[in-house]
Amino acid sequence: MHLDSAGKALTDYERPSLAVDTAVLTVPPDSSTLDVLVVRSDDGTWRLPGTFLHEGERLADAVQRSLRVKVGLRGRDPEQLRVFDDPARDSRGWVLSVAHVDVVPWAELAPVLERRPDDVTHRPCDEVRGLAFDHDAIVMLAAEHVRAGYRADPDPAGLVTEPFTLRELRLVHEAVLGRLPRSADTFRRAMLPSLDEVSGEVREGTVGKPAQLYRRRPAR
Amino acid sequence: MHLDSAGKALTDYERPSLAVDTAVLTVPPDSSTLDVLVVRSDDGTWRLPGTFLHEGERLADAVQRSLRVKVGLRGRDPEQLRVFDDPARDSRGWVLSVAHVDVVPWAELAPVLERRPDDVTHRPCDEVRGLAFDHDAIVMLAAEHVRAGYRADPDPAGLVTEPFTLRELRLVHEAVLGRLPRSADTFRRAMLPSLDEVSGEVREGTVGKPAQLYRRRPAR
DNA sequence: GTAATAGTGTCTATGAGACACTATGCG
DNA sequence: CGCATAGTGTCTCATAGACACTATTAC
Repeated sequence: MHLDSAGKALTDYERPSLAVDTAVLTVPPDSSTLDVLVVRSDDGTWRLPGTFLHEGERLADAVQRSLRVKVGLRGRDPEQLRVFDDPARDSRGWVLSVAHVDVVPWAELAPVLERRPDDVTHRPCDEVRGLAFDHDAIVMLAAEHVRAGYRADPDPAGLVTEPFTLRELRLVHEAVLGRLPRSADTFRRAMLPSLDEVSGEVREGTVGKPAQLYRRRPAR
Repeated sequence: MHLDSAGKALTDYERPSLAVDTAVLTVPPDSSTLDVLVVRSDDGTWRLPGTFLHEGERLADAVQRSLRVKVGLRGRDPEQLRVFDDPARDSRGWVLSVAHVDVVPWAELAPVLERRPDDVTHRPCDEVRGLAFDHDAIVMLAAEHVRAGYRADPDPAGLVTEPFTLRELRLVHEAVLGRLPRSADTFRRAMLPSLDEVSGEVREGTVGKPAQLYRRRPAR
């Protein structure tokens, strides 16, 4: 067993519990908002899905496990935000939490919400208040993280199902960023360089001229 | 004592040890490089200064303590980078590390290096290899984090002592970012909007026309 | 036809970046 | 004086953003 400079082993020191909590973000149809998934906890308060890290487990795996067990959802690409370390943040004891964000298309989230309407729901990120622990702060961090991504790239999180029209992409941008100031043609020209045209053009059956379909340009 | 849905208390679960490791970055005089502080560990290998989180302690405080004890340095403004969570990253046991970065002006670092030349030194970020654990990766993350800051702002970390001339600021930028492509006058015009002129102009005793002195513009 | 959306041509304002020139110190 | 650095005037080019117009569908 390894001993440190004070002659103590690792396990001689008090260790914290380590949790992961995840803000699962999505854009519901016709909502024009960026929403976050919340679950009802045992004591009735609302919170983000989370769990304690198990021995030998990776953080990303703990996130996936918490989403599977608590929500019945498969996460897309959970990303770390930061560690919340206030020693008093959890009244049950010394618990640190690694906050994560994961963006999931509505189509993957809808079945989950239908299955457990009483203890799993979603609320606009900008309106959530009173979540358990410091989860309000995690939601704000998560929303800003995702918004920064959408300011830089067409659809970094894959919210829009390919292939998509520029209108569909723009509506998602408006929902994520909250009313885009740019007009439709400016938006088009800003996005085009990072999109690939799909030869079979149409999105038929809609009002107006059929729109060209695009995919995200893979490399750069 | 609080019991969870499985009827277990917090302390019934295995907990990891939680460490903090900090990449202290600086720009040595006349070096034109962004350097990182490394310390020699008990087994002779080089590593970043770090420590285990003590009970009830904040991460930022643990960082400050590690810098004080291991280096004899007072940190400036340690920032979290991310958690390194490979279960096998530390052969001594299950240890997660919250990587931090802190930028310290050379003037504050020099006395420390003189005092312990054998077990504390500094190396260019882009040349470090073979540090203990995953510390090479932390250094890369830290350098990129600081560089992003200097691409956006004149001197976010306060590396240059106020008041300073535009030349002094530009030399620091070149060191941090590694040879700036922009010419001196383009650099001037990019920086001026976020600087405040100091009425007493000079930087005398130097070659050439005396330069105007500036400070960072406080708010925005 | 009209309504509604898709897409393009073009103008303008802004800013980055470079060059050339002037200004002012030291030795 | 010459050299080195500080600072400015101005030109060019690329880009964002808006407007006006054309194109193509549903009804």
